Amino acid sequence: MIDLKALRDDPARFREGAARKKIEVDIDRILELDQAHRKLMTGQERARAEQNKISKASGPEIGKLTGQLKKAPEGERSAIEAKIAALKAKPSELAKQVSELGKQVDALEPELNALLMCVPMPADADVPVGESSDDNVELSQWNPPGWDSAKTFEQNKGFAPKTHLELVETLGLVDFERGVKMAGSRSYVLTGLGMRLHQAVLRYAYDFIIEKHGFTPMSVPVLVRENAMEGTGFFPDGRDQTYHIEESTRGAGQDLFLTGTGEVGLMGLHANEIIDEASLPLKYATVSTCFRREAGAAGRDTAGLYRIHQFDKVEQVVICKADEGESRTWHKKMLGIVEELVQSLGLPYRLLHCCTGDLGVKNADMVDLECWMPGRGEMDANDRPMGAYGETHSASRLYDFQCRRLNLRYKGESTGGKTVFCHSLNNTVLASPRVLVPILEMYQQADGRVRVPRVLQGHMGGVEVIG
RNA sequence: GGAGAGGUGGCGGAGCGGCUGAACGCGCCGGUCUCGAAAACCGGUUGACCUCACGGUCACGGGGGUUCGAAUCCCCCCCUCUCCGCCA
Repeated sequence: MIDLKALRDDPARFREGAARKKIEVDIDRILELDQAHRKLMTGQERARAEQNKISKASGPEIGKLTGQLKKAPEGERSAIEAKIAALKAKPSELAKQVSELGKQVDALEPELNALLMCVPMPADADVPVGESSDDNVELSQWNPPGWDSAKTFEQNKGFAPKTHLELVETLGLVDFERGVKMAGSRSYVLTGLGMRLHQAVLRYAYDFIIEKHGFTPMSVPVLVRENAMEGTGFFPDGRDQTYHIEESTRGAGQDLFLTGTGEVGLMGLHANEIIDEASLPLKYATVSTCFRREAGAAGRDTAGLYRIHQFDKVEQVVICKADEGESRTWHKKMLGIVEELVQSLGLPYRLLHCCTGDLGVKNADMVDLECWMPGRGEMDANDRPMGAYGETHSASRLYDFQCRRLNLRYKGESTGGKTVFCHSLNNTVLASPRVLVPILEMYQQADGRVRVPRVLQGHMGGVEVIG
């Protein structure tokens, strides 16, 4: 949610912000509704103030007369009734006015609120302007010793790579057929060492963020109410991507939704709270199962472990003071953590500065980390994939967009007694099984077996090679 | 799933149609006293919205209703607790 006051003061900024993000929203309509809304509110408040004043002044008298009326003899009643009616006349009329204006206010609000929910956070000035992910800008590359990203896999390693799909098949790590039998397309079953590798890499990442970087471990709900989805900014925009459990049709009070990321649970923790400034920043990490419908992605990445409906993810969030410098510093730190992690796994990657068209509604800035996946990309002359980078991480900076919706505020020395919306950031620590794609493909050997990255061996009971 | 109790400020807890945005206690902040501290005493201490300001409006779990007037009465929803049943 953006600040309505800020929009009022500088509508051009939001108009342009939405245009750059390729998001359509009628700013002029919002301004129009806001103006009408405030005018009605002012009128209503004035009428109510008047009514309150009169009620306070004449109320006790009405009470007294009403008491008298009960005991009064027949003959005196009409006189008392007339007095009461006279005293009630003005406030009664005002009450009617208030209620009339209230109805007009109520008529405006749904449209105003719905529109306001759709106004995107303008991207920062240093975010590259672009249409889609094709316009994202590469910031840096990293390669492990002995890997030259200018060369092909075969030139680097001396043999042609298999895709992760071929590897999991021959090594018996994933059973797609049975997954699909039970749960439909994009479903899978991790088997044996496949499951073990999945768990090992998640556990490694979780320990990494907690032990090395001091994030607080949390377990959070993955089945949440609509207000948690709205508060974190996933609704209304991402409704189509979310599994919806219609509990309300079965007698329960509210529907529930399966979260597509642990960010929802972590950010929802402190909704409607006022946090003491001294306890900021909050640094939380969770590992949770994530559910995504992947609506509209039909035909894209249909095979393999890349794009699936259910996966597990270690996620980090930071909730900090409302300070651009601090927010930027955390963004860098969170990226640094992930770079360190991916480097320790020995996977080549690059960082991409996402362009305005790729940011989505809630982000002011976003940097993706993409790992090199030898089994992806265009086909060569032999109809073999030439390799490509594939997104494995995404670090977002949101200013107060999310905290405003969540009503997550703080108070302390620097705020001068005021309550202020916090800033929030989030970043993938590691998502699996997607990360198994680069791990399996990069660690494969000429003999078809796959080495287990050294840092994961301890989490796999010492297994060094799969196959 | 069945039966009952209850949701008031940072916490405890009163209020059950107008004098209550809220008694009282605790906590917290400031002051007096003190070499300093404790104690005692005095003062302060919710949030949102509109307004340049004066000031005004709203909020006692959430929403709606009755009334000139609702924390207080009525309806719906949500949540918490206790007992029983089921259960990883």
